[in-house]
Amino acid sequence: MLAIMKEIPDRLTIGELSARSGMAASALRYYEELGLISSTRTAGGQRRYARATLRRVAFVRAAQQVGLSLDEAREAMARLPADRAPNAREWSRVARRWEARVEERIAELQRLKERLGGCVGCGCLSLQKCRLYNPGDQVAERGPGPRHLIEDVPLSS
Amino acid sequence: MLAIMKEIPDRLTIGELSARSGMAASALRYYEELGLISSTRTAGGQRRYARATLRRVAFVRAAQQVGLSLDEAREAMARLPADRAPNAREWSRVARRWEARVEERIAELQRLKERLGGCVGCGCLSLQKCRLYNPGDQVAERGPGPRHLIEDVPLSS
DNA sequence: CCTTGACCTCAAGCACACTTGAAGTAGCAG
DNA sequence: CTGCTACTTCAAGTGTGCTTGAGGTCAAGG
Repeated sequence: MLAIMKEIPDRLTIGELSARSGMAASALRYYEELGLISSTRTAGGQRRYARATLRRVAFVRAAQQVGLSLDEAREAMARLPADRAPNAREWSRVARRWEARVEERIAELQRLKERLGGCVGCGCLSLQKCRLYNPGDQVAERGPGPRHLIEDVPLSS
Repeated sequence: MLAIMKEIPDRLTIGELSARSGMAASALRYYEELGLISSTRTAGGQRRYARATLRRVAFVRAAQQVGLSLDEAREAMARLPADRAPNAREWSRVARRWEARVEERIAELQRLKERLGGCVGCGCLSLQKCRLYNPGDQVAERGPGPRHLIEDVPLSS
């Protein structure tokens, strides 16, 4: 189990990287074109990726989940070594920026969740009167309904 | 303050809706084309929106944040009345589906956050040995670094 | 009434993130 | 050495979510 693992080769073909990362080969070529990942070439011109590339691809996927563009992901990764795993110092520099972003996004969603569930959750079914979600009572609309759950964010800045 | 509020008219022009929703007028026309919102027309053919449309636009924005496409947003809103605020029953039906989605997304991000902060946060700087993030010790790569923070999700399904 | 700014339609364009297709080459198993 | 699959490049196409521009009309203040 230790000796004969001809899987996990040192340099991955694009097909192997694709299989292991879950990204289409075309997407990986695209990423390389954008400078998100890099490869060496064989004598015949085929790409070979360092295994660390797997981590970079995963990083990109994660970045996209947080709402970063590929360009922003590239910027973030510029601080990480391309060909080896990052050390603690390198990693924490990058991770800290990320955490802020992730937390921001989590907070955003939690606010949304509150607005969604609030009135229904608070059990007040005569929704017009709910001070919690009708602050200042400045709702001028007829008809029942949890007006302030989703509505009219001023955006006055 | 109650009498002379000629703001908050009953039917909004596209410009007013744009200003109050923060969406460009072109985007609102696009939404209307897709059936996300609707309008009546003046004799001259200009759009006039019910104020409830403001809520629908906000709903769309929120939906996008959660990762829904405009098409999915339209589907979700199909269960809400187009021209008035939803009542509690109508609202809770829709909100419940949403909450699941939002929570799912929050959970996703929190998992990501843990993977990001984990090793750095746990204070273990000789990262090779960290059992927490190096489970089973099956890492075959040279060099230091928090390998399992971001790497090689098998995706074997 | 007249001007002016907000509105109208329709077609085209754009940015992002890829995918697809054509035509050809590399590399490995037998 | 053959044959087959995985690879190569380059150009063009796709889907989503809009924006822009041309050419024209509406509606409200002066």
